[in-house]
Amino acid sequence: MSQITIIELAERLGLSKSTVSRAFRDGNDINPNTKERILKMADELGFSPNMYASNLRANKSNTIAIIIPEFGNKFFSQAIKGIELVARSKNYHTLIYVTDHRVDKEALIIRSLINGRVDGVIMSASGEGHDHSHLQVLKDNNIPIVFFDRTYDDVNTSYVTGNDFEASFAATSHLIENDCRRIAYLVINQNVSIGKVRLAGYRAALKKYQIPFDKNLILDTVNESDGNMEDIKNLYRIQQPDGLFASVERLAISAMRVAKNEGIRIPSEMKLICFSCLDIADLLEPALSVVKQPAYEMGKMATEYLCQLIAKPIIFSNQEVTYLESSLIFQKSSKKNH
Amino acid sequence: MSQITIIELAERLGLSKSTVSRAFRDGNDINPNTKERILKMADELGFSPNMYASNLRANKSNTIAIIIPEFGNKFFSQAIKGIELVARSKNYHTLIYVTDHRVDKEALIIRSLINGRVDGVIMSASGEGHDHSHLQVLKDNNIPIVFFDRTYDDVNTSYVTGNDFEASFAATSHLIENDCRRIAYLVINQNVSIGKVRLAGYRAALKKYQIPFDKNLILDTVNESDGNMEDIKNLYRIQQPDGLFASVERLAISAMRVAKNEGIRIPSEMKLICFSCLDIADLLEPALSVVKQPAYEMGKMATEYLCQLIAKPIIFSNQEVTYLESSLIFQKSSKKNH
DNA sequence: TTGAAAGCGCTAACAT
DNA sequence: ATGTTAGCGCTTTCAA
Repeated sequence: MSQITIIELAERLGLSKSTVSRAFRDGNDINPNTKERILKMADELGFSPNMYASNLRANKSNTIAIIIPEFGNKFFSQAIKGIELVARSKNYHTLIYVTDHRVDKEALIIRSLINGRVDGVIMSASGEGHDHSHLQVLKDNNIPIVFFDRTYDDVNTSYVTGNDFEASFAATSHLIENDCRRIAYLVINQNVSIGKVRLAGYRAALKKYQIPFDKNLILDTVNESDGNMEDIKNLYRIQQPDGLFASVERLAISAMRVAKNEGIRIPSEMKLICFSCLDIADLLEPALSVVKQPAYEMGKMATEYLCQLIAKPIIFSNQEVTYLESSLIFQKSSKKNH
Repeated sequence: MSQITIIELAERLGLSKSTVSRAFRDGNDINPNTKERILKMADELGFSPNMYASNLRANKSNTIAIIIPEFGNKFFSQAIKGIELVARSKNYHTLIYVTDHRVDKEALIIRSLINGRVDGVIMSASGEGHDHSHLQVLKDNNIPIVFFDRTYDDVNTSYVTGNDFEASFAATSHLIENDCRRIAYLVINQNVSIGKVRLAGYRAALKKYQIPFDKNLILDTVNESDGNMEDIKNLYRIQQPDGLFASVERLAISAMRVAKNEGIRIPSEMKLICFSCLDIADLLEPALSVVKQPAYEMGKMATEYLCQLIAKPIIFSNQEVTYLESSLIFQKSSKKNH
């Protein structure tokens, strides 16, 4: 195939390349007939303008990046679905990157996005580390970023997240109301973002019901299922919790496996609830109680917001935070009298 | 922020822009010391070369596109994970597009990818339609494409898929060996790609066991859970199958919900097995028997292969098909004596 | 090893 | 409404 350009088109039609160029823009500075002729010819030849040349001129890419820590669960797939949908509807292309929860990968990825590759970034933080200065290059290059779900406290960017404090409070209260007194909180990183907020909600509920906080019931464990199952098993043996509140789905799944292996009956011996977007929680045994975040909405909203930031000529926006309400779905796993 | 370019770097260092440019390429036509000086300065200034200018010159994008029909299940998230991993390791960026199972969206997306936006495409077919000439533009523009899992019969491109015929055969045989005689086959589109091959495996197994094929037991249903649950309910009422073989996970989930609603006991009254990459099939009630495709491997392999095609100067490759073996995991849902 | 200069394909200001 | 022209930022011969 011969590289076909507007020049070639122009020659074939006896026009100048500027006229041909105009045919592909929106302006009304071209004769509709001419435009039609050009587009027809372009279609026949399977031509469309080279985007690198356009982007080089226009200094914009019509591309955004999604950066997420993992692909493991429905939350992220739903969120991406929302992002992709809105992005496409606004004619943006969507790059995707996975950090594997590692802040060094995150930094590398972000470094690779400047130089005009993207007009904006939507990210859910890796959740690692305390130095997040790698985000500065985005600011330096005037590339807006919007976080969703997981943010960093030390950076001052806008984000869209769930009402995690209230949801955690409600979930923990629910366990207490179902007779739990020794509720363990399972978390991947209690000092960062969601782990932290959800812990606060948990503690607030304990306080309300005048149940003393026991730090031995906080299990700050790892991301791999082998490791966290071991940790959960030990927690159970040593602390004998009567309730488990998992801040992420994976930990609840591990807990269910541990319960199965160890013959712990849920909910009679131990109740369980977790943050999760699992759509088949009702088909599990026992049916799993969940705090379900509006992942799809979250993705859509973050993208809408990002597009606004991109559109603004200068980004001097303050940190704007949007909270979307999660729904609590109580099922067998957390209810007494089962 | 001031747009910083190689020219600015060059001025600051008292060099020419060509020299600076060379510092960012691999060639050995530059003094290592000079190179180091340049890179150091670049790092301080947070500069890296504008990719649109580079790409415009080099006529390559270092970007590939993933096109998938949906985000709904673990299969695709695992596959994407594999794709992203390999792509990143080879310094490719990854665009993602969702077709919603619609061939018209697919065509639109593909149209938007020529003009150099991508160097190659990895796709799982929408599964719709009979005219797939929209793929021709990729060939015309010399953009290689590799399919995974779902392909089109009428296009002659390479793909990576599971050993679906054998796996279907084995799954169906398993049901028969567990005393099923009226096995229904649930499918979204029996005439396309995976639906077709899996049907063939099912029929072959029936034949082996001399069970007559009954077309009333083939349920070709829709993608939405409301619709297919209704269809499955009717199928059960009218045909009274004693086994269900679902060609995709979603249909098995719907079947489980129907069974729950209608009080049909699985597996005693009806057995169930399906294609699925669900990682918590063992926690369902009943534990779900699955044919598990190596989604992650499939994504990795497809990407490896695509990169080979991209590297080749001229693409005259024949259709190469790679089959990856699925694993059959038999659990409670399909076993007799439960 | 470095520099000068042409040009990748397109857009937009300006001229007609 | 159309054409002319000057770059966008970079790479890459070619010459020094």
